[in-house]
Amino acid sequence: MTKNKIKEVACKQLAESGYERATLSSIAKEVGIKTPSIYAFYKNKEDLFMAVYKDLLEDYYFYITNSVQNITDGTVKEKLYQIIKELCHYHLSQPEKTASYTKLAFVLPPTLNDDVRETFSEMEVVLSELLRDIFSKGIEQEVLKNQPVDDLIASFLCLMDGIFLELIYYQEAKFKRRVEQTWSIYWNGICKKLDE
Amino acid sequence: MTKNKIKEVACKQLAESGYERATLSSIAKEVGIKTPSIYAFYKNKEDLFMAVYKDLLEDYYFYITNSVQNITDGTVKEKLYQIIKELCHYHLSQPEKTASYTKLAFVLPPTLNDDVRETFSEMEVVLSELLRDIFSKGIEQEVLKNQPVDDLIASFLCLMDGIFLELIYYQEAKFKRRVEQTWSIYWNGICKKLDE
Amino acid sequence: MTKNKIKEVACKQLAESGYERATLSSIAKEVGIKTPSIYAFYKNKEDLFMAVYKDLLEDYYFYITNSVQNITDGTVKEKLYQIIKELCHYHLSQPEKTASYTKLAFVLPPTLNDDVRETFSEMEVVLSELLRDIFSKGIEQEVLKNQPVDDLIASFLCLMDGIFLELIYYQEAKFKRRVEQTWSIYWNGICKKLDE
Amino acid sequence: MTKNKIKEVACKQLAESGYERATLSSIAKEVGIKTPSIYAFYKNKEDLFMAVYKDLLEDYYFYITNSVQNITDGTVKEKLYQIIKELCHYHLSQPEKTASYTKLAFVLPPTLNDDVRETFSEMEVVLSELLRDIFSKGIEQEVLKNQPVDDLIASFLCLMDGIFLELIYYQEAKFKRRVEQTWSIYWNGICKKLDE
DNA sequence: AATGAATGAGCCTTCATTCAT
DNA sequence: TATGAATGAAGGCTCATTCAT
Repeated sequence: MTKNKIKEVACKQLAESGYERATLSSIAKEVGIKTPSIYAFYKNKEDLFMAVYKDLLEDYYFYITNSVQNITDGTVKEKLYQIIKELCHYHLSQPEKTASYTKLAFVLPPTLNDDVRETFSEMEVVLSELLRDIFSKGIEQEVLKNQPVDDLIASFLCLMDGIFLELIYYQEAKFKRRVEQTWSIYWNGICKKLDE
Repeated sequence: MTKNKIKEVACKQLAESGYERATLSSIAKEVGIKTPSIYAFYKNKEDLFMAVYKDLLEDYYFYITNSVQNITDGTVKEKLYQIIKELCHYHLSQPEKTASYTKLAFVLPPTLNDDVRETFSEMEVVLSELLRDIFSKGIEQEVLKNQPVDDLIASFLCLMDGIFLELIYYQEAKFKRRVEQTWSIYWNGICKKLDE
Repeated sequence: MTKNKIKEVACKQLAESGYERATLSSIAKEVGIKTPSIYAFYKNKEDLFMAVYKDLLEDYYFYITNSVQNITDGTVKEKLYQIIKELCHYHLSQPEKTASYTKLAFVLPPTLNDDVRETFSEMEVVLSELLRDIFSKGIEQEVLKNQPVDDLIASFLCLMDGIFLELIYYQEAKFKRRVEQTWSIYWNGICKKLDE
Repeated sequence: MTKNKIKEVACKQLAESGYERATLSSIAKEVGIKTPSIYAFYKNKEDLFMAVYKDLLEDYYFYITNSVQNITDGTVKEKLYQIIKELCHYHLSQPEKTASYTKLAFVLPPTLNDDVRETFSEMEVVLSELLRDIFSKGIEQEVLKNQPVDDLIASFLCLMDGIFLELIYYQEAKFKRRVEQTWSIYWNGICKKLDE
C-alpha cells in the first residue's frame, strides 16, 4: 500500500536527515511516485510526520508493555533487568526508528511540538504505572529497600534515559558493556541488602 | 562588536528553532543588520554555526574542568557530587546554551557532522581523564569498591548523560528531585560498604 | 510547449546578453512564467543552456550537411562555394542563433566548458569528412592541384572561420563583398592552373 | 604601482573567466588589497575594464605598426607575410592578452559596448591604411594583379580574422601548419602569375 | 591610499502546496 | 489514485558600491 510505503520512507529519511531535510520530493522519489501524490494520502507534511510519530510511539509502547507483561512470573530484579534489556534490544534492532524518534523529539517544527509532547507524556504515564506495580511488589516482598515508589520510578526512568542517550552515541559493543555496568550499580543501589 | 552579537543571536535562535529554522535573515533581523552583512564576519551559515558550536563546547569545558579542579580538597564523594551539581547548574543557569548544544548534537547538516563529532569526543576524553584521577584515588583510599576504573568512568558518564537528557525534558523542580535520587542510588552502588 | 519556449527565449537572451546576463528570472519573465517553473523542465541554469547549445549545434550541423549532400551533382568548385554560401546564409538568416552560439563558444561558465568543447570538435570531425570527399574527388578529377588533402581541409576550415568571424562584426552588405573577394582568392589559390 | 597591478590582474582574470566572473573582490584578493581600495584608482568596474581594454588595443596597435614600419625595405610578399607572422607571434607569445581581448570583443556588458566598438574600428582604420600602402606599391610594382585596393585590404583583413580565430581554438603546433598553408594559398591567389 | 562595515539588488535554487486533468 | 504544470515564499549567497575613518 502506497500510503504505508510513504510513511516508511518518511521515517527512514527523518532518521537520516531530520525533519527539514526530509523533503516531500525526496520522499516521493524514494517511494517511486511524484511529489503531489503524497497529498492523496496525507493532508500535509506535518500530517505525514505526525502519522510517522504516532506509529513510532505506538510501536515502542506495544513492544515494551508486551515485554513486561510477558514476564509476570520473574523476580523483581529479573523484571527490571528485562525492561532494560528490551529497551536496548528494541533500539539496537531497529536503529532507524530510534534515530527517527530522536530527531522528532529534539528538533521539531513549532506546529508539531505540542502534539508530540502530548503523546510523549502519555507514553511516560503508561510506563510509570507498569513500574509502579513492579516496585510496589518489590517493596512488599522486601526485595527492595523501603523507599518512595515515585522516587524509584523516577530513578529508573532516569536510568532508561541515560542508556537511551548512550545508545545513540556509541557503537553496539562499547554500549553493551556500559549498560551492564550501569545496571549492576543501579541494582546494588536500590536493593535491600539482607545478607550483608 | 557585531561579530559577537551575530554569534549570540545565532545561538539563541538555534536553541529556539534548530539549525534549519535559524535563518540568516532572521538572525540578521534580530541583530539589527541586513542579511549580507553576516558574510562580512562569517564565510557561511555553516561557518557561523561551527563558531557557535566551538564556543559552546569551550565554554562548557572550561566550566566543568574549572569546577572540578577547584575542589581538590574534598572527599571523593564530594568531588563526584560536585561534578553532578555543576553539570546541573551549568545547564539550568543558561538553558539557552544547552538547548543550542542539543540541537547541534542531534540534528546536524551533514557537512557539519564530522567536525562536531570530533570536538565532541575530544571533550569526552578530557572529562574521562579528570574522572580517572578521582576514581583511582577513591579506590586507593578504599572509599570505593575495587573495580576497573574504566568501568567506573563509563558508568559515571552514563549517569551524566541520563541527567543531561532529563534536564532537557523536565521542569527545574521535578528535575532536581530526580537528580538527588539518582545520585544517591548511584553512590550507594559504587561505594564500598565497610560497615555492613 | 513551455519547455521549448523557455529554450528559445534562453537562446535569444543568450544572443543578446551572454550567459551571465541571461538571468533565469528575465527568461521566465519573457516566457510569461515565474522563475521556479523553469525547474520543472530543466535541472539547472547550466542544464538549460546545455540544451540550448546542443540544439544550436544540431541545427547547424543538419543545415550544413544537408546543404552539402543536396548538391551531389555540381562541380568541386560549385560544391565548395555552395558550402560557403550556405554558411553565410545560415548565419545571416538567423543572426540570433549565431550570436548565441558565439557567446557560448567564447565565454563559458567553467562547468559547461568541457561538454561544449567536446560537441564542438565532434562537429568539426563530421565537416572534415565531408570536405575530404570533395577534395579527394577534386584531385582525382584534376580540378585541384595535387596536394595533401588534410592541408586542403585545414585551409578551408580556416576560410570558414575567417568568414564566420567577419560575419559577426560587419553589416550584411559590407560583409558579402568581402566574402566574394576572399572566396575568389581562395579558389584561385587552390585550383590547378591548366596552363602551368 | 598599485593602479597598474590592478589593471594587470583584471586583464588576467578577464582572460581566464570573462567580464562577469572577473569579480572586483577576486581581483582585489589576487592583488593583495581589499576590494574597496580599487575605487581609489578606478571609478567603476566598467572604468577599470575600459582601461584594460584601451591598454590592450594600444599595445596591439604599437606592436603591429612597429613591426610593419620596421620592414620598409622588404618585398611586398615579405611585408605581408611579416604581418601575418607578427600577428601570430603577438598572440602566441602573450595568449593571456589575446584571451582578454577576445572576451571583451565578444561578450560585453551593454554599457561598455559602444566605447569598445569605437576604439575597435579606429584600430581597423589604422591597419587598413598601412595595408593600402603596401598593396598600392605591390600593384605599382606589378607584383600583384591589378585589382581594387579596397578589396585586397578586405581580403587580407579576412585572412587575419580567420587566423585569429583559429589561434584561439587550436594548439600551437596544429595552428602553425594551418597558417602556413592558408598563407601560401592566399598569396598564390593574389599574386600576379608571370606566365598568364 | 586604504579599509572595515554595511547594504541594495539580485541570482540560483528549493520547497510545500495547489489545481486541472 | 496519480501527475504535469505552476507558483508564492523563502533561503543562502555574491556582487558592486558607499562611507566613515
